Amino acid sequence: MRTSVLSRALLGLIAAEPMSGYGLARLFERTLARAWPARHPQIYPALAELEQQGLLRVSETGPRRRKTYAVTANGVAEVQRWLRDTAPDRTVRNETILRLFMLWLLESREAVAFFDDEIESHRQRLVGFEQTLADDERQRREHGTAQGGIAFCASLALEWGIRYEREYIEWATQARDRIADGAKAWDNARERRLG
Amino acid sequence: MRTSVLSRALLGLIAAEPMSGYGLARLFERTLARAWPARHPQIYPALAELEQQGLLRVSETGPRRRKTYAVTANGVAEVQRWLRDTAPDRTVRNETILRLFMLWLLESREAVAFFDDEIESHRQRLVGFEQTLADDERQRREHGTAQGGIAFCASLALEWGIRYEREYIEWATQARDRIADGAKAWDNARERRLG
DNA sequence: AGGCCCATGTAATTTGTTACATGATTCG
DNA sequence: CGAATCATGTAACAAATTACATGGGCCT
Repeated sequence: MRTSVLSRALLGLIAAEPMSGYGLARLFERTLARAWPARHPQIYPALAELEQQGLLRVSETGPRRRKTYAVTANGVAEVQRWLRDTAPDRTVRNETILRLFMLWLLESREAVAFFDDEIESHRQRLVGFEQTLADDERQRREHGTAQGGIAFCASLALEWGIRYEREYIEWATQARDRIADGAKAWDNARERRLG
Repeated sequence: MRTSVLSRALLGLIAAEPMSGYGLARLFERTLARAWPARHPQIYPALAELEQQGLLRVSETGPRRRKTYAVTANGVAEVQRWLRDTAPDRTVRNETILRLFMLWLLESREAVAFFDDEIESHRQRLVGFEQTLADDERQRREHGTAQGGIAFCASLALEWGIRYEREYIEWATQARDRIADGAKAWDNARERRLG
């Protein structure tokens, strides 16, 4: 029996709104991938198993043999149990920070370029997040909806994304400038080490 | 042939200082695990393969059949190529943020508890990072060493860790308070959805 | 002598990715 | 009618974790 993070997440997402595997795959690709990447070859088998376990059921079959899943009472109870009784794994894998430990192997100008790329890439991500926030706020104003539970949670996540990107850009900019300013010392240390 | 992130990282770390598999495993466990977790069953086979590829060589065999590895010229070139010619995968897996999307399934007091746990856990991590920073600074003052390339890179990573934890705690505290303040609205929205 | 940490490995399993495969429906 | 997108699946592979297994050397 699979009890993976992905399975619990699928359950929780479907609890908010019945959805097909394809819909979930799209949701992951568009908005959830930054927190937990998942693609269809992982999603479809997981859904099949959850159905077998009685945590999901097919609530509707649409046009292109589409299967819409809905949670069962057991399914809801299971996500709640997961959230309440298990602690999240707080390790975060960050390849960029890992690479940082090897950056001294490059020349100072290459190290500066490394940070320039980071800054540019994260700036773009930040712009996207801010756009999403603006869209959400506009929609809330137009429809005048008080923030329901799910939308509120999603907006907290978005807020974290924005804070994260801003902080990251600030840190990377300072790092870049420090390397650029101390380019000579950097290259000397490198020479000494690499010969 | 393996060309994984881990393999390149091992190469880069050994380039800084010849090390045994056990030493690397310890280094990952103690300091690198927050950016890229890796344990000995992954490390030992990777080292064996890197040696076979001529990117590492056994530079010394110590007491308990310990093998110390050193990089070869090809090994150094390979890490440099990796750093220069490939872009880092910038996806970060964060189970806590994923769970956030399901948090509306819990009662407001449970959601508050969720954030309390986060705050406590990250506060402890922050204390650890700040301690490390203080130790590093003390050592630098005592030994008067100008920051060499590797130490400088490590300090940038530590700085990021500290910024990250501070920002995270601030965000989580605000989120916690907002949920606590709007507990009634939260529980109402939840009732409506779950029935 | 016994316990602890150093040190290296393999096996089994789970998780995640890439590639392959196929068919239905909509839209222009 | 052809292209794009919707929609679901499997196979093969790579990466990562957990458990199993073993032995050496150090310290008391």
